[in-house]
Amino acid sequence: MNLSPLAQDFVLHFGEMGSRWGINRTVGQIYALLFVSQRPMNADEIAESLAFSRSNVSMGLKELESWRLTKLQHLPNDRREYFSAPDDVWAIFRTLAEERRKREIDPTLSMLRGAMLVTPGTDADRHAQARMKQMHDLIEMATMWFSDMQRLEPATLKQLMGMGATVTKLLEMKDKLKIVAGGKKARGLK
Amino acid sequence: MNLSPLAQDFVLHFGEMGSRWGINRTVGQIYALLFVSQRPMNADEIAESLAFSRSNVSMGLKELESWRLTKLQHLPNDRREYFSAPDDVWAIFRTLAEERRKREIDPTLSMLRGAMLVTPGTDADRHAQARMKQMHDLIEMATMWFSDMQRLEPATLKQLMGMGATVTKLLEMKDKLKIVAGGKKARGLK
DNA sequence: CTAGATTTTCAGTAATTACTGAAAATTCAA
DNA sequence: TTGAATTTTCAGTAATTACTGAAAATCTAG
Repeated sequence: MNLSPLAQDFVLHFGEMGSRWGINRTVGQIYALLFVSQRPMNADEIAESLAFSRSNVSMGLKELESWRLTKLQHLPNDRREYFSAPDDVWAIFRTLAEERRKREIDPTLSMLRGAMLVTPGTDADRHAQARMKQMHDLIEMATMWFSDMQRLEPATLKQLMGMGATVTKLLEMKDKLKIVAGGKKARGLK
Repeated sequence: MNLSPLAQDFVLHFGEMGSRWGINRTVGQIYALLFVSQRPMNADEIAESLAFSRSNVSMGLKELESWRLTKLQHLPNDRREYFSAPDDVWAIFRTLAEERRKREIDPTLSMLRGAMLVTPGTDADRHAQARMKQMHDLIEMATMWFSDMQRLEPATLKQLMGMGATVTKLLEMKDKLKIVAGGKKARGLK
């Protein structure tokens, strides 16, 4: 590795993290390298920097492309392909979330929906089905809400996140306004 | 496997999912089984149901305990340990998130903070450091916000999530109120 | 076209991770 | 205490996943 200690720490750390998240170490390291790199890199440069074989880098880049996490470009008078990570970290995060949803959440939801359609033959199955429904509802709610959030303007999203728990103040405010606006009808409701 | 087709699908699916998330297949299956089970199970029953060796189940349960995902209890006149998954799916999700934070997010943030303290020697390092800062800020914001959300009452959280993107309506409302309340000072601001 | 440059594929091997059975350790009723 | 019941550990092995080099495929300037 001909990397500075700074870059090297980062790359190694993300290799480890990757492997804890079901992404292999090599792929994690390649992406970390692209992420901190000032300029796009070609496969040979990556292989050289990380001391991987050329073919390993090729497979890693293919994997990253399948996650839509890399940008591919060509430099003038150079036939080789150059790879980079998007500039916007939020965009990277969003892509990752979308892709994981497509690969893992959606199939899980569809399995669970399938299970809802079975007529349970036993008490145990009735219970199992009820549990699966709980899980289904949680996952569905979380992902719907997540995709709602993603559709917001980045600025709005940041504002919202910056508020943290104080959003509840807004909720309370809203409820008060409703009660006031509701007049007679609203009175008497607990 | 002496499981009903319903339970079996679920168990196998979560085995696969587990392995995509860095949790081994066995552990995923054990947890799925406990999750749908009507009653707590002892290690032998689990081993029998999933056709794993007793020792494999022991290791899997140990792993799940380290994630704080199981409840352990004893039945009257039975020395064996009985395991179950918590009833509340939200609680399970929360525990999982907390534990992942502790194991993966916190160490990552601390690595990134360390990197911020290095005085960059080269232009490349200056750039790398700037990138790491972007990543640090994103992760920090997301996790702080996430832990804020977790501190809310479950009911409030559900209300908030149920609103989805319409929370922005609240934000707009808030801004309008501010402008009105702000009077002269507020006027003229874009 | 063609030949050099570049990328991809893939069979073989290396490395890692998962799993087992047997033995050790622990627990607890008597 | 003791010993039967139960759980845990761990060395050995099996299964899976990762990585490589060589060869095939693809691409493009001339």
